[in-house]
Amino acid sequence: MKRRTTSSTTEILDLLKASGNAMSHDMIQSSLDSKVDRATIYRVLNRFCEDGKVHRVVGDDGKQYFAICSNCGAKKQVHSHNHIHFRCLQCGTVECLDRELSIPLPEGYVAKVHNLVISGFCNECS
Amino acid sequence: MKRRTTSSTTEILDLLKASGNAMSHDMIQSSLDSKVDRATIYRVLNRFCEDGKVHRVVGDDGKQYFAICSNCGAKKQVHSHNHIHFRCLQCGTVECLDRELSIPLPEGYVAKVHNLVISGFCNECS
DNA sequence: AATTTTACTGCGACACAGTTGCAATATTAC
DNA sequence: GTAATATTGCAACTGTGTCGCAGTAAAATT
Ligand SMILES: [Mn+2]
Ligand SMILES: [Mn+2]
Ligand SMILES: [Zn+2]
Ligand SMILES: [Zn+2]
Repeated sequence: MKRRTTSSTTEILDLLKASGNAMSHDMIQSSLDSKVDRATIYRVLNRFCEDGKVHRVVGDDGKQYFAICSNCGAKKQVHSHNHIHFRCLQCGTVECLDRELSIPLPEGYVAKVHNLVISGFCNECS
Repeated sequence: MKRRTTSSTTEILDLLKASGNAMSHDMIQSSLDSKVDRATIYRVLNRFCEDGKVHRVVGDDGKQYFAICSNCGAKKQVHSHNHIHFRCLQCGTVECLDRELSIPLPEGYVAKVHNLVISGFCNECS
């Protein structure tokens, strides 16, 4: 199933690149120039995740945030997202803190997905 | 507003103590002996969180998990939950890994809530 | 022990995030 | 240009969590 390039996919990907931060569905929808259906945005984002263009974080608000894969080793074989995210409770920004983190797990445990979010106040809002 | 002890509150608290793990609403509901209303369970859990008896983690599945505060310094003045949680993708168990974690944030950032979850396979399921 | 106070419960309705089925549309291959 | 099919829009749906309100029951007061 080969992927196709559409105005929606390019717009959303460009938006995420330009933002640099992790964006939720509603942030994306309201930032888009053209009207794109809710379901389409979700489907596009899920495809980007499958393709390793974008990674997903779930915040402590229960919402999904999507960010471009830049320092995640998207180019390398190992594509891991063991980095912390910071969500500002004031301005709502969600940033990828590209600080390497290796968390040792107990014997026999295998890590598949890292979902690391710290919420608080960013330097703009503190 | 003083709290009252009811069969629901004692049952839910005992269940969480006995389990030792973090439990989601539906895990709790299905483990309870007596039938307790959905909304009541949520309200009891939220009260426990307010009172510092229990802490909440949001998984990468977007669901809330609740665990007894034991090694969180519930007794001390500083009651922080900067510890990692592990969610097994196979058996669904969510554990508090009581490994101390101090994550240095960039200058000017203030942490309020830590929501750290690693998903994968536990020692039973790997 | 009876009465009062009010915290808690159950029920229903609701809000919200995300998913899915299906017909219509648009991209890519030929 | 035509055919094949990936993508879209729309509507309906699911699941998690919240809220208002009337009824119930815990605890304080008498
Ligand atoms: Mn990230
Ligand atoms: Mn915990
Ligand atoms: Zn901020
Ligand atoms: Zn397991």
